[in-house]
Amino acid sequence: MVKSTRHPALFGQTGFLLKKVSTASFDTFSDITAAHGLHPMHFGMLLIIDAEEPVSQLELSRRSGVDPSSMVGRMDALDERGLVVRKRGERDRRTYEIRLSDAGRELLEVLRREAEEHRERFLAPLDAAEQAELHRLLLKLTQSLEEP
Amino acid sequence: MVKSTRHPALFGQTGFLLKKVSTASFDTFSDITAAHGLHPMHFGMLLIIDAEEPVSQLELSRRSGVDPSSMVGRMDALDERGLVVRKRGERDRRTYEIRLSDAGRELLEVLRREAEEHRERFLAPLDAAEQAELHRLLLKLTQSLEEP
DNA sequence: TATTGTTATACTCTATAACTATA
DNA sequence: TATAGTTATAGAGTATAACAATA
Repeated sequence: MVKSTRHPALFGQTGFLLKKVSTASFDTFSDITAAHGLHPMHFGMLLIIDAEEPVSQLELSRRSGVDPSSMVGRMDALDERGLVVRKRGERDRRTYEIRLSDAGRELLEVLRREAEEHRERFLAPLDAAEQAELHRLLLKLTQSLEEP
Repeated sequence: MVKSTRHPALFGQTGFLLKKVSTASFDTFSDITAAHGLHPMHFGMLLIIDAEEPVSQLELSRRSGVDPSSMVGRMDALDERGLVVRKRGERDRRTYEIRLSDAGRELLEVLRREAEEHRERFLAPLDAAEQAELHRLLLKLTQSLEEP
């Protein structure tokens, strides 16, 4: 990929800036998760499982925005690595009850720390107040997207 | 794609918010350019050509971040639609001198207006000061990414 | 019949490498 | 030899549709 680009003609377009900044953040964070053999979305899955366990695969798919058919492979990776425990639902044997394993909980803490370090590094050009304001504005937009 | 997701566990991660907002903005803007039979990046290409014509294909590739091999197809689309004029460079016949055609200039004005409308709609949850601040913060990050 | 999870597959996007024509 | 542009192709990512097991 062409990493360095110069396109001042696009700097007036908020949408282009959004995409450029988002892609750069995603790509550098990918390197971090790849060092653990994982995809950035695995970090999101671990966060959601931690917050809501036990959770079914379909529920996790809905919460993370990952398509159910794609969720299978992602979850398999977590399972094979021993980061989650999959147990068939007792009341409904079609579903899984997914929980973090001890190893999953440990890796999640490592990833949380590395994600925070990545955030600090990536947002370093902004001072603390600006970083907080950026987060607040993005959260406001995200929440308005979530509204029905 | 799963359009609606609920993942409060991810709301603390600036990177996830960035990606979510960026993707939503890109997808909705794609609908606008698709109505003209174009890709969002075509709008970026037209903006850069307008600002810097005549420009070579490789120069445009560097400025827009589109890979040279991918640039071919994108440029072909603009050419077939009669939106640009491609002329072989006089001093170096390997290169093209790419300029906007009159039709290209007209469509660019339409797209500028539609992009501005899209921006206003998308950022509507923020007040004017917040919209300006978001742009400023993203620009600051972008410019720091561009630095060597 | 409907739903959870799975598989197979197709489609998009993009990058890599090999090629041509010019320099 | 090197560079601008082109083509063919391979890889990653993701969605669609059909299926098995269970409800």
